Amino acid sequence: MENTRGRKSSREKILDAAAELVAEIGAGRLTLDAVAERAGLSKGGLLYNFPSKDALLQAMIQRMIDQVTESREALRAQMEPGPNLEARLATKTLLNMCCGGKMQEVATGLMVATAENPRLLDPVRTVIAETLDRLKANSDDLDAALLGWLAVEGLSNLEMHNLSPFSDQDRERIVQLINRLLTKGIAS
Amino acid sequence: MENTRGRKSSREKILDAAAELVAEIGAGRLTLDAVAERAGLSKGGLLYNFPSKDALLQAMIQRMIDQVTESREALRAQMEPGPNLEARLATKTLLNMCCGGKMQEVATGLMVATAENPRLLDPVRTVIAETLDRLKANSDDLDAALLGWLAVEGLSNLEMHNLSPFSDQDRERIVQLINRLLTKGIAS
DNA sequence: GCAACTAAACCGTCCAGTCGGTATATAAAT
DNA sequence: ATTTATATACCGACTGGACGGTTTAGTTGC
Repeated sequence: MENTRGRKSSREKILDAAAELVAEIGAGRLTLDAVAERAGLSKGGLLYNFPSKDALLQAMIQRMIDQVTESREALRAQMEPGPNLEARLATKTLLNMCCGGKMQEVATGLMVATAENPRLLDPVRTVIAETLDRLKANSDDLDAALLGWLAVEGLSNLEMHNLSPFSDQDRERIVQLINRLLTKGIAS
Repeated sequence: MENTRGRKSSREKILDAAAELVAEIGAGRLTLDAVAERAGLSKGGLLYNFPSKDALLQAMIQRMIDQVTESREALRAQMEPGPNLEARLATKTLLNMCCGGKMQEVATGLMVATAENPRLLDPVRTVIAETLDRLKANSDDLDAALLGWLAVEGLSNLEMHNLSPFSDQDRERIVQLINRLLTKGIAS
């Protein structure tokens, strides 16, 4: 059991290191040596935990997905009731990630996967499809829900590639806009 | 001048080849040898046209920007007057790119740049900032314009990474939604 | 005669993955 | 109690191939 605990801790350290490095040096420059050094172990140790680079990237993606899911379910409890709850929850989750400090892990996995092996995005595709299903099943105003969701996707994509032209003020305004859209809908 | 014509044609072939390859094998796997072979010339010929890989990537980005700009200005003439013209134009331009066949060139440049040298995204940053400025300056209903623009950004990002869960039908609906948003605004 | 290449060898570097070895712990055998 | 065995977790030198870029010598078409 101590083994398991030890292994887990190393795995986490490695995933943290990888995410940090992607943010710092770019997705295409991620090397196993760099990850190992940052994580405080040798390359051999790294490859002991993840038998290939691909396995490491896969784990990065999976952790990202898990974090988003966890975060969503944690937020679900705190949501005040009202229309388009699922959509409001989805936007809040993404906003929490991308405007809080956690954006790193959300973005970096995607970027590495896109760079090295687009197939790694398959699980992400599934999650997104599930999100759409949930929205379709649970929205009072699907039009507003779709637009709101897409807008948050757009915003977080801009942020994660550092392409966002928005000031904190702009962003705050946009968040309020989306909430207004989700609660009041599009003018008929 | 014939030189220029010849060079231009080769340059175009090379840029096309690079864009195709990125779409096929992933942004991080783009090699000069592969581009040269696909473009139908030698590596020497490729490096004669673009003295370094970085120069090639830069040109990919620039061509992408030029295509978006051209497309926008071409569409501008055909727009029917009405509120939020600039925002409707922006969305129509992006939709034309991402739902038509031209999405490839729009996306691939971004992906390679993100993978290999994030600095190459600088000009893209500028374009996006300019777009926001144009929206702010020319929108009757800035709220709707911002939301619509972000939604199209979100949609096109999903499409360009092949993450989109939308059917053609869904997409059609979303486009109409955005247009309704831009013409009628958010319910107060 | 020059621009725009071709063809192919070559160099230096980077990097994923391999492999033999080590340290520690726990268990089994004597 | 001591040796032996086994498994876990890790080290780090090394290999082999890929890749960006250079060079050189020759070719083609205007």
